[in-house]
Amino acid sequence: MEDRRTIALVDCNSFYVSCERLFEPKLSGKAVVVLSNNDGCVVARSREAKALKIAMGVPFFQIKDHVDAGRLIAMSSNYTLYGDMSHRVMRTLSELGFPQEVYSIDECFLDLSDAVEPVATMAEARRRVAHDVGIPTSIGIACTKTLAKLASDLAKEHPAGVYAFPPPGPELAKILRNVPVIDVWGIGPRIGKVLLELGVHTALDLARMNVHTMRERYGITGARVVQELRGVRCIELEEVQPKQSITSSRSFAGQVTELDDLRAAVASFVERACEKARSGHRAATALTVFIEHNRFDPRAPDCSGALTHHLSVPTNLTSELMHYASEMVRRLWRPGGRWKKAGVLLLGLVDDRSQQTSFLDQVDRERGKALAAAVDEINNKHGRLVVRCAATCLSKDWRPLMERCSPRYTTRWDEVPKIG
DNA sequence: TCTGGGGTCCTAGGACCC
DNA sequence: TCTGGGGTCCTAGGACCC
Repeated sequence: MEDRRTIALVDCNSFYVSCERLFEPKLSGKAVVVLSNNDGCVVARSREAKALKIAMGVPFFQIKDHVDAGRLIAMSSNYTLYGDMSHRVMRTLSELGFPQEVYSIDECFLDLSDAVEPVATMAEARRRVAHDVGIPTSIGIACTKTLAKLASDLAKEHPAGVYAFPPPGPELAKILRNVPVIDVWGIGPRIGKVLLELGVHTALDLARMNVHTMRERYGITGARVVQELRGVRCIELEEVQPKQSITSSRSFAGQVTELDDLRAAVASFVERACEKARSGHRAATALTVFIEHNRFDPRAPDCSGALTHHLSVPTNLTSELMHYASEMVRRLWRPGGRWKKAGVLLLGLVDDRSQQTSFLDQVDRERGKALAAAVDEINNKHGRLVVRCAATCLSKDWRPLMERCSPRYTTRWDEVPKIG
């Protein structure tokens, strides 16, 4: 009754470090970490660095001794490079012709249900990525995404780099008995702690938990994890989902206290976020601005805050959003505040069919005015007007009209009350 | 004094992921 | 002294409507 699928998870090994190694071969075989922005904390570790017991996310100053002693090499990050390399890996994998879900910068799922020999196919995929792009990978194969993810962890210990779980049954149970529950995809530190207290120590214990209990305690997500571990597919492969939100934020090197400094920072975030939105042909229907105090300093004054502004018309124009963001910062700011981080979120993203929006905005004001005049004329003649809300009508002068139409940039006929 | 039930939408916050 | 920057999904509760 169950239709069995075969899912693979392809995971790039120590991805950022592997990227750096491509351009600095002398880093091979060495303990290497890549640091976050401002060289704040560790975001990637080579196998050798993991052997030094360097945890993910530790602040740099805590591992500085290793670096000073020559045991460890720390690199600043280069996200443009990683993005580019990721693109190449994903493209190489897509050429195999299987449905693909790019899950993160260094991972993707492949639906191998139609593959005749999944393990051999993935061995070839792995060889190809290594040869064409130069990035080492680990590939896990199983019948659900959650199991495939676990299998890819185990694949790292296999010399072949590809590891397939047996179908659900005693043999799989034996393997899951050796996997700590905290290593299961979807079980974070919070839920993991509670599970341990309940005596649920391994992935097998979790798979044997009562689904209804999990549903009650941890909601639908908890129940899904249990089912997936049993081999019941609950999480589907999702091919290219358009983004639903875009964030741009940074921690400040020092503390920011002045309104103008805060404003300048937020302005740059708005600019970046808008660029991202435009390049993905997305437009926001809401804008959130947040500022945060130093959460690591218990004595720091709590001056964190966030405001959300809803837009009547979706936009990805820097100038427009900057206007709102600036006002929001002014409202969030208060004297005596010491801020450590700030950012903006573009929310409620919709498809931006008006790729010429910014063009129109800059050079087509005149045409907008002419259109508005034409509308006036028709209004005067007919009393009310039927307007085609096409993307070409998006000049600022048409905004009041657009507000009465569909909230999205859809092309449709709509009734609009008399303007002016 | 009695005081429905079902639906939607929105928001804030929590938990998780890489 | 120094502690990242993105994302997603789910839930609960309030407002509002009929």
